Parts: sequence; C-alpha cells; structure tokens
Amino acid sequence: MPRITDEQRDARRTQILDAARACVAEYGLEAVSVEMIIARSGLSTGTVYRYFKGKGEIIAAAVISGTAGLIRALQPVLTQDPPPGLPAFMQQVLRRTESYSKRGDIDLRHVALHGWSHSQSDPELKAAVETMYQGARQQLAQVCKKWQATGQLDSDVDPDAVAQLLLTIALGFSAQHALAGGAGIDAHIKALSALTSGLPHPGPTST
Amino acid sequence: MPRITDEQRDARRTQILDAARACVAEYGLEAVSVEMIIARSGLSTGTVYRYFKGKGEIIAAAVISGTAGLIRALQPVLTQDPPPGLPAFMQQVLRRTESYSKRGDIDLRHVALHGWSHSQSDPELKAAVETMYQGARQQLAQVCKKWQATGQLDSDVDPDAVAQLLLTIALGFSAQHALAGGAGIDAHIKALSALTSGLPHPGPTST
Amino acid sequence: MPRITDEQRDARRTQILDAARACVAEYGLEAVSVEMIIARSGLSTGTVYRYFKGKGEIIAAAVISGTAGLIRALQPVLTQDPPPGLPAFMQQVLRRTESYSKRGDIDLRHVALHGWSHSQSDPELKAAVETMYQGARQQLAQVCKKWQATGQLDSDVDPDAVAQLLLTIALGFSAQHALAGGAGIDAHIKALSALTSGLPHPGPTST
Amino acid sequence: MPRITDEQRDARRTQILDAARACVAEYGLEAVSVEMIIARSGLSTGTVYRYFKGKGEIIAAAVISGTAGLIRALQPVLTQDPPPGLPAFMQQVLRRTESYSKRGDIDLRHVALHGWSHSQSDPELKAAVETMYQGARQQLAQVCKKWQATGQLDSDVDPDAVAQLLLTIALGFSAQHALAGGAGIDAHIKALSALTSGLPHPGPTST
DNA sequence: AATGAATGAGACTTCATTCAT
DNA sequence: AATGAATGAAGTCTCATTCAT
Repeated sequence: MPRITDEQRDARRTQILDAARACVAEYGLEAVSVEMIIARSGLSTGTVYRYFKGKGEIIAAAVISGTAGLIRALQPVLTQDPPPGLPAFMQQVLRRTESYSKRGDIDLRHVALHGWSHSQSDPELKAAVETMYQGARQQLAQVCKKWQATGQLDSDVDPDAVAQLLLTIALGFSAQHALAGGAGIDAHIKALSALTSGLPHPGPTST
Repeated sequence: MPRITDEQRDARRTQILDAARACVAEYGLEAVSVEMIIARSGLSTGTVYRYFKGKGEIIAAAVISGTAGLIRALQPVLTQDPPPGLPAFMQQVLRRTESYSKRGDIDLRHVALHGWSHSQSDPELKAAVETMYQGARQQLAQVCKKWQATGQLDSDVDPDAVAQLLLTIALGFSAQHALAGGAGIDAHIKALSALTSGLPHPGPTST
Repeated sequence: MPRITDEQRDARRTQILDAARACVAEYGLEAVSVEMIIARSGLSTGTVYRYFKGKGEIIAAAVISGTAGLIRALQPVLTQDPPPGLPAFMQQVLRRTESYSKRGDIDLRHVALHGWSHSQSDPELKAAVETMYQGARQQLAQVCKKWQATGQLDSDVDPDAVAQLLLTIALGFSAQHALAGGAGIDAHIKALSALTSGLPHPGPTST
Repeated sequence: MPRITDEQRDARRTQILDAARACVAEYGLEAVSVEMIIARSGLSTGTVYRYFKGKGEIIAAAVISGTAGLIRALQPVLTQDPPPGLPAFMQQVLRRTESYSKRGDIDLRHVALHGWSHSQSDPELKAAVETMYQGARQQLAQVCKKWQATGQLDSDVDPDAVAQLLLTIALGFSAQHALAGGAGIDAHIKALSALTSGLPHPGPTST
C-alpha cells in the first residue's frame, strides 16, 4: 500500500532525469556529478537514491527515456500512410527531431552524443539502445516498402538497405550539427531532392 | 639542447595517445583514468606528465590526432581528380574510414563517439574538431563542384548543401554502426545508388 | 489508557530484538543496519522507532536481554543445593549454555562475541553487562563455598578466585568455540576431571 | 625498482595498523572510520589506500598482526623445555599476554574482543584467526605431552583436551577482564593451584 | 498508532597531480 | 630526464532518523 501514487513516482523520476540531461548538456558527461543532478532536481540525496540505484542507472535511464521519447515523438511521421516522398519524409523526421530536442537552452541532439558515448561502455544500456534504433529502422523499412508499392522507389532495392541509409542520415545530422556546426535541415533536404530527382515517380502523386 | 630527439618525443606522445584510445575503447570515456593510460603506455607517471599537462590534454590530443589522422587518410579519396560518381565516392570514403579505424581489437569509429561526446564539453577541443570537420566539408564541396562541372550533379544545387549531406552520411554511418549494429557499407552504397539512379550522369559503382 | 496491552508491547520488543540478533548473527555487528532489522522483524520503520529510541538502544537491549536470558536459563544449575562436583557442575553450565544458545541456524555463543565487542564502547551497556556477569560470578562463589563446606574444595582457597576461574572457563569456551572451532564440552570436562582428580572429595561426573 | 625499501613499507603498515588498533580501542569497532585511522596514523588518505585496499583489509590486518604478535610473544613460554607445572605455566601465559597487551593507554586484550567479533563476519579473516589459534592449541598440546612424559599429568587424559581447556582459560581471562572487570592473574593461578593440588607429581621436581 | 517517504550528515574510496629522489 | 610515492579534494553512496499523512 504505497503512500505515493504511481503518477507521483513517475513525476519524481522524470524530474531527476530532466535534471540529469540538463546537467549533461551543461557540463558534459564526465564532469557531471550526482551531486549536481541532485542539486538541479531540487530533491535530497537520499530521495534520488531511492528512485535510482546509482549514477549509472540515472544516466542509463536518461538515455533510454530520451531515445524512447524521440522515437515516440516521431511515430506520427513514421507511421503515416501513405508517406510523403523521400525528401519530404526526411524533412519531417529532421524537423520533428529538432522540435522534440530543443528545450529551452538545451538541445537534446547534442546531449544525445553523450548518450551515444555512454552507451558504448554500458552493455545493458547498449542493448536497450540498439533495440530501440533497430525498431526505428524497421519502421523506416516499412516506409520504404510503401514507396516501393507505389512505385516511388525502385522495387529491386532492399528496403532494409534504404532504411539503414535513412537512419544514418537522421543520426548523422545530429552529429554534424553538434560537431561541425552549420548543418541545416533545409540544405540537407535540398541536397536530398537533387540527388533523388531522377527517382521513378518522385513525390506522392502516384495512384 | 634537448636530451631526446624530436622523433623520440613524437614516438612517446603517440605511444601515450594510442594507449589512451585503447583504454577509452575498452572502458569508456568516463571510466578511463590517467593511471590506466599510464599503465597501458608502459611509461611512468612522471614521464607521461612531462609530455602532457594533464588528463584533459591527453584526451584532447587523442581526439584531435585521431580525427586528423582519419582526414589525412582520406586525402587520396577526397582529392582525386576526377572523382568517381557519388555512390562510388562514398563507398571509398566509408571503406577508407573502416580500414583506418580497425586496429586489432578496437574500432576507432566506436571510439570516435567518445571523442564527439568529450569535445562537446571542452571548448578548445570543440573548436579544433569543428575546424577539422569544416575543412573536410569544404573538400567535399570541391568534389561536388567537380561533379557539377562534369554534369554528374545538377548545377542548380548548392554544392555546400550536398557536402553537408555527405558528411552527415559519413558521420552517421559510424554512429549507426556503433549504436544499432548491422550497418553495412555495401547496403548503404546500394541504397545510395538506387536513390541517385536518375542523376544526369551517374558514375560507375565498383563492387 | 494505552491502546495496546503490555503483552503486545513486550511481544513487539522481543520480535525486534530477535530480528536484531538474527541479523547480527548473519551479517556481523558492523554490517547490520536498522533497515535490515526492520525488514526481518516484519514491522515498519515508524513502529520500530516507537519501541526503541534508535539503533544503539536496540543493540544494547538485544545484548542485555540475551545475557540476562542466558543467566536466567542457568539459574537451576547455579542454585542447586547441594551442587555436584566441579567437573559435573561445569558440564551442566556448558551444556545449558549450549542448549540455550542454539536457535535454528544461529548460535548465540557466537553472537555473544559481537555483544562483548559492542559493550566495550557503550559505557551504559558495559556497566549493565558487568553487573550481570558479576552477579553470576557471585553465584559461582556461593557454589564454591558449598564445596568448601562439604570438603570438596580446599577451605584455604578464596572462593571468589575459583569463581573467577569458572567464569573464565564459561566465557572462554564460547570464545574458543567461535574462534578456533573444535572446542568440545566433553573434552573440556574430561580435562577438568583429570586436573581435579586429586581434590579432597571429587564429585560424581555424569556423562 | 622500488624507491622505498621493504623496511620503510613495513614501518608504514605497522604505523597504520597501530593507529587502527588505537582507534578501535578508543571508539569501538563500529564507530571507527577510516578517516579516524588516517588522522591518527599521520598519513594522508591516498597513502593509506596505497598500503591497504580498504577498511576491511586494514581491520583484518590489524587483527591478524595483533594475534600473530601475541602468539609470537608467547613462544618462549610455549616452547620452554621442560615446562613448569601447570599453574606456573598458565601464570606465565597470562602474564606474558598482559605485558604484550598493555601499550600505553590501550589494552590489546580488550581490543581483541573487537577482533573476535569482526572475524566472525569476515570468512577470510576467520580462517586466518582459526589457523593461528589452532596452531597455539597444538603447542599447548605439546606442553601437555611433556607433562605426561614427566608424570605431572595423568597419561590417560587426552593432551588435546587439556590443551583446549588451557586455550579456553587464556581466551576467557581476557574476556572476563574486559567484560566483568576484577579478573586477576594471581586469583586465577591460586584457583588453578588449588584445583590441581592433587595431581600425580605437582611441580617440575620429577626426573 | 502505524506507515514509509524523505532527509542529509558523513562514510568510504578514487584519482589527477605533484615533487623529492 | 625519469621515477613512483605521496597527496587531498571531490566523488559516490549509505543509513539512522524524522515526520506528514
């Protein structure tokens, strides 16, 4: 018979994970201390440790919930039927990612790089992240199949291969944005449009 | 009059940076301690601190030399004239990156994610990395211009925009490889070929 | 007008102290936390703190009630009149101690060492324990006097001195049992019989 | 090629262990913090952790070296040939233990109780302590055999049993001294003399 | 009376860096 | 130039206790 409701519990966890992401955004993964996260969360040490077993669990949960949140936010784009043509589709993906990621001063696309790094050395987290990205890749493959069904994409090409390329672009955009600066969604879409201009039936105008 | 020659000095630095990269690959960015790096380098504490001011400098130098090394290794690909068509070109980029990155048990493409993360929170390093990637992007833009000059790419499109997309793919491939697994160079190239099949004069794609 | 009866209160206290002794037996004095004791007692934090002021009080009460319980259990042996001869008497003491101490998986003779340790650093507890052992020593001295009265013990010897030796043996047996293993009651009694074989009127030693 | 000699290393370890024993004597096993030990040792945190892996190792080493030191100090008594009669022998044991234990303000016989307690919950330490006490018990058995050889002890009795009793007395004396107070070596020896007055050939007067 | 979530002081430990040899 | 012992600030986490419900 818990004295606090599940909603309260979830709110607390979210409060802590938001604080963690904000701290990682501000100080970087290595420099973040549990103390910082605690201070920013507004809770006490003991309370934070009641909700998470330790620093590793906090970071892992922050990465997982951030990734899951992004994928959830992309569902309307990934599942629309019929999907728009490839450039328009990727434009929606990148824009939705951007709007999901910008939160006040922090951009989760930059925080994501820290999460990518951390997940390389936490096998459990790595597996969870892998599963989530593979799920998204399968959804992208579904989109490719729809394009093939409507003749917008060559039927000979492996939809999984195109899905890989699309995921690469989604991930790579965030990376370039964080690392080289000056990466623009519009520039990417224009480039994509130019490259794919010769596709069998560009645009969603087919029957 | 220095007691040791410049070659010796450089060899020592390389020895330390290789040890650092190996440790980061094995333990992850956060878990790496100077002690570990020292142990793996085979040098003594004092000696390592004679070559680098501290941990930050070691990590930054490892990231910079790794990135610079990759870009240097890519020069033959980036500067060939005339360049092959887009899919073949990107195939060369990804393959060269792969062959540069695989070193025994470690894959620098995975280590790179740690470097990306770290550079987010070290302004000096971030600036250095930014400069290097922007340089590479400019080289990619030069390639695009050559494609435009030979009619392989629509002259209306901004070569810088296509260069952005190509860099996005190069970075995103490593990210997907590390994060989702199952990313294959061949699949990417086939997908790229399919998408660009309608380009004015698609270049030859070797297997 | 209390809401719960005295019996209920005592039952609760006993429940807590038994849990405390079990935890100390399993984890050792230092590793025991109030949380563990609470979990094993089946009560809630708040309830335990209603019955005891804090950890110190729980441990002290556990030591005191354990020691008092043992001395109480030894009363039939210590007060019998006439007492058997020395070896038989000590045999009864060690056996009664053993039967009192063995409780399922735990042996209070081993837990006792933790109590001895703890009482060294809690002056109030130390005083209480001292008083209890001195009381037992006086009872032993009474037994010695009875032996002297019946000629079973040299009248010249100080009965308090013999009582000290007997208490030393009782305590030392538990210590050796816990520390060196292989300490047997029978072996001790045979050794005692052999040493005291020349006493004026050796008492009967039952097996 | 160590920069410090083995003697320096041993001296450091002894310095730390002495500090640990002093702290345990003053504050009790549970209340001792590594910080206290460090402060009393006069070393720095890092140095102490260079010599011992953690608190557990410090305490275990303190117990082991204390026990080993006592047994070493008792060697002249345990190995003398021929040994004196039983009361005189035990007098030497208790006196030597006392003189070994009294160090300024602290009495290792009281600290020993903490060690006994701690060793109950550290299996490795428990095994080490067991081995040491069993070794001492074997030496006591040798003494008993010499007594039997010279007719000072009934040949029918098991020398190991008498050795157990003697160890019990040695341990129990320290326990009573710490727990009940007022335990005197002289009283014990007089009691032992009285009890053993009827032994076949008391005293070392036999051929 | 009972509950258990919250608190925060303080415990243990690591590790980047210095400096005497 | 090289070594590695020493340092101590700072990090992670536990746990005895309180108190609103």
